[in-house]
Amino acid sequence: MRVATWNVNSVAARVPRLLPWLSQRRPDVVCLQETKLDTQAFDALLGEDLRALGYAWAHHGQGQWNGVALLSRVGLDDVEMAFGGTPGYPDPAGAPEARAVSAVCAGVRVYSLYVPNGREVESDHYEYKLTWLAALRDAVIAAGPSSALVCGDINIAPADADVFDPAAFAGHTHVTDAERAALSAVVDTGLTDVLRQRWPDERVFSYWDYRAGMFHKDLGMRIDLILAGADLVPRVAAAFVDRQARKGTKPSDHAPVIVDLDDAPDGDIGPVVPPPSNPARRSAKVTLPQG
DNA sequence: ATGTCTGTAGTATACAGA
Repeated sequence: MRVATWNVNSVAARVPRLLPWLSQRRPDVVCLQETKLDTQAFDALLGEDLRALGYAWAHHGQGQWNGVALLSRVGLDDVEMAFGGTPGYPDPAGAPEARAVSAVCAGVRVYSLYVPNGREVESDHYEYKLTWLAALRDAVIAAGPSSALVCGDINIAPADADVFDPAAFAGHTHVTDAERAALSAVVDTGLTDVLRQRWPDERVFSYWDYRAGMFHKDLGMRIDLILAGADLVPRVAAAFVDRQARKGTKPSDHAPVIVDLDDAPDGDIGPVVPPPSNPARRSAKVTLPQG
């Protein structure tokens, strides 16, 4: 099962990149962020193409800003928009913004998340970001982390290695101790940052600012994550950032993150048994030609 | 270089958000 997460920075603007990418990469489950469409507009724009590609989908839309979607062609059950306790903004007690959708796909509880940006340290929006992450942690615990796949634009670089120049980010959002602690609280429910596990010492970014040739110079950040529960980690067969999608004409400023999971060991195929040894072969002696 | 993209409003260009 191939799972991808991609902040498309407007699905309407990204259709010419999104549809070919779906056909080429053929992900089974796709988490999209910043769709910037309401529900009806998303269905009108993409419904026919998504059906043709075999996807069911759930879109938590909002129109102008935000918006998250989950596409799946391996089942889409028990869809949840937002999660219990999601704070609103600017009123924490108000309606949640469209920043979370989740569903069960092939036995995996998949979350497509767009964590609040935070804007400026100590701002109302920054406090909102921290509160939002605390609510996410509680929701992940309640749903059960072991078979969860928490995906999306997390808007936090987990470590200094996840930004091109830690000094350049000093005092800014995305790297503060409080944000990293809030993310750790989510991870510490029992999740693994799959990309960092696969590439422990590599330069791996998922976002590059549009300005100043940042992508060309590979001056980016790793803020788009796939966090896997303990049951899923042993199934990870591949994990990478699809940098090709950041190249070319009219890209998003984020690249997709892709993880391939081996099939669940559900017993349908039976246990893997080593082939019987072949005594004849094992005892065969090599006879060199004489002379 | 506060350097580029999105969206909106609304018709040319400015503003906000990222």
